[in-house]
Amino acid sequence: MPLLAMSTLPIEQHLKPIQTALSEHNRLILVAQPGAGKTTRVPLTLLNSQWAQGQKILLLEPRRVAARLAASFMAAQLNEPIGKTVGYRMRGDSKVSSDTRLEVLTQGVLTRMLQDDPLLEGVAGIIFDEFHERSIEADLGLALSLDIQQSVRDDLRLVVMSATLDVAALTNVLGRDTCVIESTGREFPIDTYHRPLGGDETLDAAAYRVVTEALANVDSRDVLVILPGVAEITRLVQMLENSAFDVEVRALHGGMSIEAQQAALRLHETRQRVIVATAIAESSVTVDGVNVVIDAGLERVPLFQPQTGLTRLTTRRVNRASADQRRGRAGRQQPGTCYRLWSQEQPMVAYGEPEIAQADLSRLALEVARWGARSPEELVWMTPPPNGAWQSSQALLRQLGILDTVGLLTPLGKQSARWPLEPRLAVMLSKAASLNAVPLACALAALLEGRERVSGSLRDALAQRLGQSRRFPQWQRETQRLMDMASLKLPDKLPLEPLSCLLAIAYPDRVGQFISPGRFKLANGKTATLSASHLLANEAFIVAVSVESASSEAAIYLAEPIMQTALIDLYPETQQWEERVTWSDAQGKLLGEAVQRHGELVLARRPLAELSREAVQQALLSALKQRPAALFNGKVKQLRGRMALVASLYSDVWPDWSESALLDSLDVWLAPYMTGITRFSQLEKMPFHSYLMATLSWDEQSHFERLTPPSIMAPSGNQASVDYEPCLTGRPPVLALKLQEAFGWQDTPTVADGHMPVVIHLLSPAKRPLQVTQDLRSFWVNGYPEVRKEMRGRYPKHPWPEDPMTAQATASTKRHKV
DNA sequence: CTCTCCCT
Repeated sequence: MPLLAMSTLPIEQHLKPIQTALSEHNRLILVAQPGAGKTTRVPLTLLNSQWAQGQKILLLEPRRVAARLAASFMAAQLNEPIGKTVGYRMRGDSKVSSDTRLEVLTQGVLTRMLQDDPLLEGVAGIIFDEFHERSIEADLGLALSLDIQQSVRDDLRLVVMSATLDVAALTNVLGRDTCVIESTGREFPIDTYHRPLGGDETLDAAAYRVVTEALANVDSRDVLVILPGVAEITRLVQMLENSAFDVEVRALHGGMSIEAQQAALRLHETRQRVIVATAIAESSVTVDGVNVVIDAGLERVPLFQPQTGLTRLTTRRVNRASADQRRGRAGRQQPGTCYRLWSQEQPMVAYGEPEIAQADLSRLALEVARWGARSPEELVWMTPPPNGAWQSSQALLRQLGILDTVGLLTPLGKQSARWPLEPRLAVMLSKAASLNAVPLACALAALLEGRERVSGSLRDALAQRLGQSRRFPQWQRETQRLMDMASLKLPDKLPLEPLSCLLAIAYPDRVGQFISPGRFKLANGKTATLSASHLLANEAFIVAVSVESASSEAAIYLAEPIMQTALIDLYPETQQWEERVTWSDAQGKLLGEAVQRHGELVLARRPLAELSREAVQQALLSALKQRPAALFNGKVKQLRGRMALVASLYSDVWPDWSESALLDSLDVWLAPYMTGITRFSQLEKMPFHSYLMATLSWDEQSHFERLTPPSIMAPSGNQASVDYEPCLTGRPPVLALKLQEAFGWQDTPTVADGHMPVVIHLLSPAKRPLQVTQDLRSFWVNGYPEVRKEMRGRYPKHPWPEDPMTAQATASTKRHKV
């Protein structure tokens, strides 16, 4: 990288304002484009501030390479070796001394420093560089830093630096009076051309077409092609190598070893390079010599699915900030060209979703609990963790034994938090000691956490590494680091035996039980498949380690077989034989069995000869809850309607007889009558309404009967029953009777001590409804003459008197009277 | 049959 003279850096003019701002405020947002010099100039300037005297400043970088580079550049500025005034600190590597006042950290180190010393003593300020990348770790670091600044360290300076940033959103979090300083960038001009895919053109073909166009341009130096994934990269590399172009074709993606990546980045002495890369080239590595970028405009990202706890890869369009960042790669050293494989009209969102909005949050949930917060609301977030993913992560942590029911860390959780691993693997290491398998657990964690792709058998992959560790330097370094933390040395020979047990500790929710060849039911209830020819396709139990959620069923990429007995030993809760009595519709009776359960899986079962009274009762009650229609029969509906009416008129002491309340209290009001009941057919014939009445005292019962009489005597002398079911929906009760029976009633009859007139359904002799009224007097006067005229002809044998209010009521025809 | 990055 050509070093620009200090005075020419665009950031230079802002240094004084930055210093002034931070002498008065404790929060600052600095927006500066790449090449502005902010990463190296700002920290060194702040080091001389009054407020920083005798204290440290921390500079956060998203990547190790960036952290080392920034530290060495600044140390060189001071003519000092790294580790004197300027040092760095990252996983497994640090160069700091007692003289160090500026520490360049990778983000995870800050989290750990904060957790270990929540006062952050001796630190005057924290600078978050490249904050626009919005990693979970950076978001968490900022949330925790804001928390201590607000509670105990109002002297702590926080600076958020970024190339492109949603300033409005960040200002919302940091507060209105946060200083915002913007600096322009320093970039060579870049010509942008849009080259969308043709009608039925594939991405491969379009990429090849545009590479051809770029290579034909005499101004082109090395060409960087950015594609969404390894598959696309492999295909394009193949096409270019088979072509007539005299170019050096190189693939570049994160699945490659560091050594292979460095080889791909090396300039070629004579040949023009075409580097075909994933989004790794967007920000993680700098590709020198490039002045042409061809951007497919796509990215492949993992989306966490809270319902299944699995992550799914999806390909989608990049946002404008990413696209501009990619284009910028063409203009770092000279004027350049960018070809975009989409049309200029295609809409783009300004910013991408931050990682916290779409990733697995289990490590975040662990850190928040370790901080002592029981919910994310106790902290301030730029983007709060989404509720679904949060709940799902908390459920996993509880299942792993890390989190207690209140939401704080258990002793196992505290122990596990110290391992720099995802929670599953951290718990595995914490528990490995009891299996006498810490070295194996370290080797396994290094393998699973690492970025080397393991395919085929996990056991073979591990055996291979243990046998020839020198061939796998990254894995070996990681394993050794974990072993150092455990104060152990990796032995020469290591038995692989408790391998599947270790996996079952880390992935309890992904234990799978055989359904049919290649298909397994997972403990989380989801069905997952192995390819049918897979070696493990016929195992009774497996632990699925790597699972990708697909649209229908999940796909298992990596699994190990496990013995059923091992599962029962591992999960203490399964050792309880759980009595389970279920109602079988097919057999028409209760079936009893004792089961050993793990999640949704039944590991073992045996039939129960005798069913306990309690179990039978519970089974019947739960069967009743499944079929509530059997409970809420006509009589119960009437009773509930009467109670609904009474409760609406007299709010005082009447009980809640809603369906949900009654179902929830079956144990109280129904169970006492169930002695000797063993079948559903007996249960559904029980007089539920009597039991409900019996829950009322004698006084209440007689009051209730008086307020809501089941029937009212009509003038004819007949008892007409009152239908209280409408009261369940807030309507008045209904009294249905033949019109002739109502003769002599001057006014509408009432219930509830005269407070509630009933709705009268007056019926024809054929019991067809003639009139519905709640005002009988008005009907006799206004409606009846018309009805009489019409009905007299049709029912001549029935009486149709002219004055119904005084006429003799009757239930029968004229003949009897005559 | 799969993105990327990071951790006393």
